[in-house]
This record gives sequence, C-alpha cells and structure tokens, in this order.
Amino acid sequence: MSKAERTRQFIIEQTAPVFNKQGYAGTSLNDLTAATGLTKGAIYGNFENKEEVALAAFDYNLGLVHEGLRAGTSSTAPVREQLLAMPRFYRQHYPSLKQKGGCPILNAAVECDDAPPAALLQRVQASLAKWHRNLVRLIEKGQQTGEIKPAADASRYANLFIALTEGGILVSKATGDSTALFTGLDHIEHLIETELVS
Amino acid sequence: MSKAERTRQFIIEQTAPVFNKQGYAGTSLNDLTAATGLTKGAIYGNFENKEEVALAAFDYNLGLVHEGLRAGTSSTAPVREQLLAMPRFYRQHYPSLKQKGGCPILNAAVECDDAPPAALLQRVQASLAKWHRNLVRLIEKGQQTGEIKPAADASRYANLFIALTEGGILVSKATGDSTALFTGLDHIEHLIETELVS
DNA sequence: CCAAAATTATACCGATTGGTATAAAATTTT
DNA sequence: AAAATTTTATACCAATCGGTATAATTTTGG
Repeated sequence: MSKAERTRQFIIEQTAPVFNKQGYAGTSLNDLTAATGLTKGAIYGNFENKEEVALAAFDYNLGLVHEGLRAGTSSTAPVREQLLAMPRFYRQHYPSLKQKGGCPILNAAVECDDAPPAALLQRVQASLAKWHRNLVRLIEKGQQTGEIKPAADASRYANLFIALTEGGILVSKATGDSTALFTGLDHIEHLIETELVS
Repeated sequence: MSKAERTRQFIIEQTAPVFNKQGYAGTSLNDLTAATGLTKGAIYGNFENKEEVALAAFDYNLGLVHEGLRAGTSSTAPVREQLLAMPRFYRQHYPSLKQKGGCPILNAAVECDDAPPAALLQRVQASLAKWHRNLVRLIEKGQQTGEIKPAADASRYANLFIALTEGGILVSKATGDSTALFTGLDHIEHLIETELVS
C-alpha cells in the first residue's frame, strides 16, 4: 500500500461523515482540508476533483452500512433469522449511524434526485435496487425451502421494509426521537413473523 | 394588496419549487433572479435575506400539501374516510408533487438535520409534530365514537403512516418508479381497514 | 397630473468557491 | 546515501457567492 493509497483512504475516511452530514454539494474544499488537516495540493494529488472525493465518500459510507448488515447474520442461517437481522441491525446501530450523518442512501437520494451530479443518483439507484433485490431473493429462497409462506409477494414486502426503514430514519433524525424508527422496525419484525414466516 | 405584497408572493411562488428541488442552501440568488425574472434589488426590497425567502418558500410548499390533504375530506366525515383521505391524496397527487420537487418536509429534513439553518429545522419538527398529532387526534376521536378499535395504539399507527409515506416518496422519487410509494399507501389503507376500523 | 413615497435596477463590495501551476518536501528506487 | 520520482504545500486564478448603496423607475395619495 503506497503512501498515496494510504492518504487517499485517509481522506475518504475523514471526509465521509462530513459529506454525509453537509451534503455532497454543501461540502466545500475548505471543509475537506479542515477535516483531514491536509491541503488542497494533497487532495488534488489523489483525486481528480471534488466530485470524485464525494463519490468515494458515498461508497465508503454505504460500505459501512452494508458491512454492518452482513455481519449481523450468516447466509446459511434460517431465512427468518436473516430477515430479522435487518431491523435488529438498525435498532442496535442507529445511534452510531445517526452520529455519522444518518443513512447515506437517504441523504444522497434527496440531494441528487432533482439536481446533478448524475453519477451520485446512479449510485443511489443501484444501491436501492440491490437492497430490494437482496430482500426479494431472500424471501423467495425461503419460499423454496418452505420457510416462508408461498403466497407472499416478495417484492411488495421488500418495498415496505425499505420504506419503513428509510422513513423511520428520516423522522427520527429530524425529531431527535428514535421512536419513529423503532416503531417501523417493530412493524417490520411483526410482518416477518405474522405474514412471511409460515 | 400592495405592489410589494404581490411581488413578495410572486417571488415565493416562483422560487418555491426551485428551493424544493435544489435545496435551501443549494439555491443561489442567481437562481432566484432567474426564476422570477427580477433583480436582486427587487428581492432584497421584499426580503431581509436569502434565508427569509427560503423559509417563506418552505411554508408555501408545505401549505400546498396541507391544503391538498385538507381538501380531500371533511372533518365531519366518518373517521375511516378521513384516515383513508391521506393515502388517497398522495396516490392522486404524487405526479404533481414530484414535479414540484417532492415532499418539502422530506427535503428540508435531510438538509437541515445536521446543518443550519436552525429555523428550517424548527419548521420541519413542527410540521412533523403537527402531522403526527393530527393523526393521533383523528384515531382517538374514532375510538371515542366507536369507529376505531379501542386497543389500537394511535401514536404507533401515526408513526407508521408517516414513515411509510415519506419512505415511499423517497424511494419512488429516487428510482423514478412510483411502485414503492403506492405499495406503502396500499399498506396504510390495509392497516386502516384491518387493524383500526372496528 | 403632480409630488411624495415606495419599489426595482444597476453597479459594486469583500469573501468564498473549485481548481491549477509550481515550488518544496517526502518517499521510493538504485 | 544519492538520485529520481512521487507526493504535498503554497500562492494564485477566474468565477460565483450573499449582500449593499445608490440611482432609476413605478406606484400611490392628494
């Protein structure tokens, strides 16, 4: 790992929460130098422009969530357990997520769904599609093994789980009260237990 | 209505969708003059500063939604009908809302939950609290009249309805596919019919 | 219609924006 | 350790930022 690669990683790690909190357009180069203690020269020696730092920071922020979600369960565990791992993760790690600026998909989606950069919107769309796809695959796998009711509409439940999670994070973050999120997570667990698990 | 009052209202109406799309910090004075065809002099003759325009634009955007919600039902109608009016409103008016930049509460909440202006965050918190309070009051009113099951936790359902709506708007706006929102609205209606109405 | 007042346009301000050229410093290779 | 290369710091650029002072223009009241 060369010096430049280490510096590049350092810049990403230090600026990622700043981008997540202030937005990708709302974060200035001054913010980046302040967060890293480096100068513009160091930043522009490792990145083409500000957008490239922003995109790398988004990937990093998303990776943290993805990693935490994956760490909560095993792909060999019962489907019920794998499904319940998602609300459990957000319940346990919401304080940490909140401290880092909240859900990166949520923040980035609002920022770029009506304005550039298009590259950020593409990442948001890809991550939402992946999240949905993973939930659908998991539910359908459970239907094949008989763990999940065969009549359940996998795509519908995936949409509900994502909306309840993101909507809950939004409200809880804005109000400073985690009740809204936890109520949504409770409901996700309730749906898993009563409408999905056979 | 004086000339200045008309101009002030004109500025608000013309810039409100721009603020909602580009954000309140992300909209420049240049954007305001471009959207109105006026000059800085006209804008600063009617507003103290950019933040005052932004706050007025948020109030206007919120008022449009509030007005549409209120127009969909009567306070003398059955509680079931009043509750169902909310998902029905979002189902019917989502294209129009999307065109104007989406839900103003959602957009403003993400922008100001980790950064100034504090005045915008206060408005977001107040509007979320009001939305929640209205739902709770409506459900509890239904419980007093026997229209709603007495055991139902009003606050919990209010949280679920808000999260499902906001989360659905977020995902649908980002993906360009209204399915996510409509699935959430379906579920709200389902909860009203099966768990609230007695 | 005229004069006083209110409203809008123009020109400008310092500060900050993203970005670059180049020099200094640190790393890597020999 | 010296030389070659890479990496970082400094100084600067034009453009844009929010905001203001003042002049030109409209409205408004008499």
